[in-house]
Amino acid sequence: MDVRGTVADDVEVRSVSTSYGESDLAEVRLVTDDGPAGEDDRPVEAHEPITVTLWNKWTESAELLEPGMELLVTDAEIDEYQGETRYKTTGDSYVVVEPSFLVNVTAIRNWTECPRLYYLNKLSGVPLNYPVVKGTLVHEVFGDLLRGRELEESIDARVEERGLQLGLLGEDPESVAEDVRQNASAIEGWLEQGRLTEEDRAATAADNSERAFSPAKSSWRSEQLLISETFGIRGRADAIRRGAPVELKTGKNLKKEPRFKDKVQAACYALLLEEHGGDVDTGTLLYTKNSALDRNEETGDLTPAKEFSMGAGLLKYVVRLRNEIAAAEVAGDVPTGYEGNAKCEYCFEQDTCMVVSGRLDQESKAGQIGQPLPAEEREFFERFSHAIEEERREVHREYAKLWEQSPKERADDDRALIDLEFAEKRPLEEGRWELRARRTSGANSKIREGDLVLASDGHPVRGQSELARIERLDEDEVVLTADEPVEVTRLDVYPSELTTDRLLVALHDTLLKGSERRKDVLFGRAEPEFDEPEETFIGNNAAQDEAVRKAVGARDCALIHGPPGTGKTYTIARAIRAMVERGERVLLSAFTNRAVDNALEALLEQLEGVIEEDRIVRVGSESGVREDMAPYRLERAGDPEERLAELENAQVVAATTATCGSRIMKEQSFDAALVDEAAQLTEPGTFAAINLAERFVLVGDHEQLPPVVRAENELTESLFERLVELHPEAGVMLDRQYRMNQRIQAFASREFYDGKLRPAEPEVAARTLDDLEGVSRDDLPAEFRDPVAFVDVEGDDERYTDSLEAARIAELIAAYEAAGVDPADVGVIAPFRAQVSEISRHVPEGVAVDTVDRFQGSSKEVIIVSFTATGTLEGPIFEDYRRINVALTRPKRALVLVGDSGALSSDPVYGRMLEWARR
DNA sequence: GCTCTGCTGAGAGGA
Repeated sequence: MDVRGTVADDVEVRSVSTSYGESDLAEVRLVTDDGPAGEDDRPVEAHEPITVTLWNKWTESAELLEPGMELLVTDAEIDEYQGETRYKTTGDSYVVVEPSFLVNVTAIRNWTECPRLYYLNKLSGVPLNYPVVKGTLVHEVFGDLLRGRELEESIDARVEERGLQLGLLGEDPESVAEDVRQNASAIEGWLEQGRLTEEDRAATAADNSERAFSPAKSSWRSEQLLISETFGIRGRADAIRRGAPVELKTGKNLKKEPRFKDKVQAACYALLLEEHGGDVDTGTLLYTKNSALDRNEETGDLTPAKEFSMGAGLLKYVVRLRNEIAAAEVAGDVPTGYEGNAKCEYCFEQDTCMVVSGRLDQESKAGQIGQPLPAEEREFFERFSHAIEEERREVHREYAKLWEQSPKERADDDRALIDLEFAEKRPLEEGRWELRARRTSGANSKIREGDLVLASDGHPVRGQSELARIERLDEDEVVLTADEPVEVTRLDVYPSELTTDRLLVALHDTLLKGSERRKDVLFGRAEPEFDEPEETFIGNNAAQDEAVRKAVGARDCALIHGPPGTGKTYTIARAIRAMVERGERVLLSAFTNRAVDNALEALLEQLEGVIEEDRIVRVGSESGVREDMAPYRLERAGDPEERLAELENAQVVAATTATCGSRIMKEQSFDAALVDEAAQLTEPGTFAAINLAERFVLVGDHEQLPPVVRAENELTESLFERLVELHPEAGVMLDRQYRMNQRIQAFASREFYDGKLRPAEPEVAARTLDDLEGVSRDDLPAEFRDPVAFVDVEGDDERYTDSLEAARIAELIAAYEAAGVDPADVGVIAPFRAQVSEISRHVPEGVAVDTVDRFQGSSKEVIIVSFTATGTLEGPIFEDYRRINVALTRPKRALVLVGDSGALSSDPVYGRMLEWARR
């Protein structure tokens, strides 16, 4: 039986004498959900701790335990000891520390070599280099071969796909193809001569009508993503042959035995396969740099392939390694290198290791070089790296939900589409598959076109599942592409650690590689300096002009505070134009693709006739970049020299901050980086962009919504907000707004901007619905003729919806329509998604209904706000006043607040809002 | 106890 629970007390390891001799044991007290299960399954009071004895080698994992950690013991046995029911490990047991923390196979592989290597890899990433790119190419070709693709065609296509990367590395496609061909022919030879058994051949022959190696009919399967909920491991196996893992290596190995870390890697996949019903005792490692000439004298093997047996001991060892990683991550420990028996003198990362240890004053087996960073910088690093790791934990919890939540819970959480009916699979030319499934309900989810998802035949972890890309998603059908033909009936959001990985690297780069001057400014040790440009950039708006002057004249940084409707996008575009005219190379960035494209759109207008269009480049994925910006998008595939030239020739590059952390962007440098919507970015997120430039300009509004983070910590404050406080003299506030009628603007200005926000022009101050064609306010009920109105609705006492408010809003929209307002000019904002869908059911098509968060950045002629609160205003959503600021500053000409006046007046800020609306 | 976007991604190898 499996025993699972939370560690209750400190754990001690001791030795006892048994009939087998001296043995180690650790007694672990665990709090389980359901208490001890007796032999007769009698119900026992919950939360009563039970005792599990971990024997022998498992005491190594026991040493890692701390109270509060989760522990799983598989195949435990009941152990009656002095009248108490206890549990103990058996010969078949595995002990898993924090099983919900999914450790990557590569992480385990690195950790075996040296725990510090694992840490450094995470901290500073792997820069673009040829051996790695070549290794990746060889793997891709291997996968293609297994899927039946022709060798030369595969090589050409795969090399072509990496055009930009190869360009950055200065490689030419022919010599790369030749390199890859050498390794690939070793694979091909092995597949054909040696190891394609009769069994494989039979399966393949029976499969003549389709392609060779189709996994449904043959014993091969390529690149399978595997997740183990028991062992807390995930990874992607290069190939599986008759149920056993095959790992491909691009390097050479003439020794008889595979390298230990490679064995460990294969053993990880064996564990993963075991959980999926396999029983694996051998693994194969393919060292593709070995040629047939290197035939092993002893074994007579064709040396590319080395088979080895995997005993239970190796598998358990791998689980113990994995436990070390999980425990270190949960405790927030930094590895020193002493944990393993690594030999620093052979290590490629020795220098990096010593520098990092020296700069961050970390204990390290390799030793330290250089001066430690100032204490405040080390403290900053620790706080933020900790916060990023907390964020990573949250991503891991998302993984755990794949098996902890029922399909229905997943669907209700918008994390899965569970109602699919498999329709069709179609082989694609490049060996992949196109899969189609019908949607049987209109359920919504956060899954969108272009996303990478887990496509499964029922369960994303326990069933057949495959990483697939959504090619098309409409109301009644979904089209996917995947490596294998899964009969898909369910799609799950695939949680990605990519953003957290990049945040950590950006933090590292800023502190360990950033210039001293930059850090002096970031830490308040120096004041930002400015040159005074002579010209006037914007004649009719003093604050905007000042903002451009600061941006252009900044030697370090400038901060532009842009409240709603103040033309910050225009200001950025104008500033970039001035920089471009001075011959500077500029990076334009923001957190979201939408914000990048909006800013780029305004910029294109400014740059018309200033530089050629091909000197403006948008870097990003095909699905991320808005359609009308696609012509500017940098294609990754193609001729290396051409792709490189396109990027290097670009004087303006636009990309999200996440993309700024990509290997391609990290090779680029700029004179200035302009970051829009900077108040919605975490500090390390902002670093990813500004690390690439000499100076930076942040544009945003910290009175609107803060960064979206999963864990509550320092990541919720933006660098923008911190610098505005630290260096007020580097900032300019745009104080003239071009959006709202004066009456609408009054409350937000007073409450959030010290009364400094004013209409830019009399026309703006006086705008009303009467200005719109065919609209007359006289046709509206009297109480809605004022630009701001309040409708008191008592509410239906539901928590996240309010049908009474929704019904009232439908009536209001009808009234506005009757007065001539186009539904497309009306927006409805509600705090909860549930209320958004409730309202959507009541209102006519064309009316935009959405949450506050999603409305940020846009505006409408008429905005109706549904507060969805009865009695009290409790709940975190209302606590952040920045949310009402966003909601109230979306309309241009009319604003209607709908809510329970009793609830609203229970909070001082909402109370003042009520007074203003009712005046 | 609610709001939310990024990202091909996991693993590529060097002695």
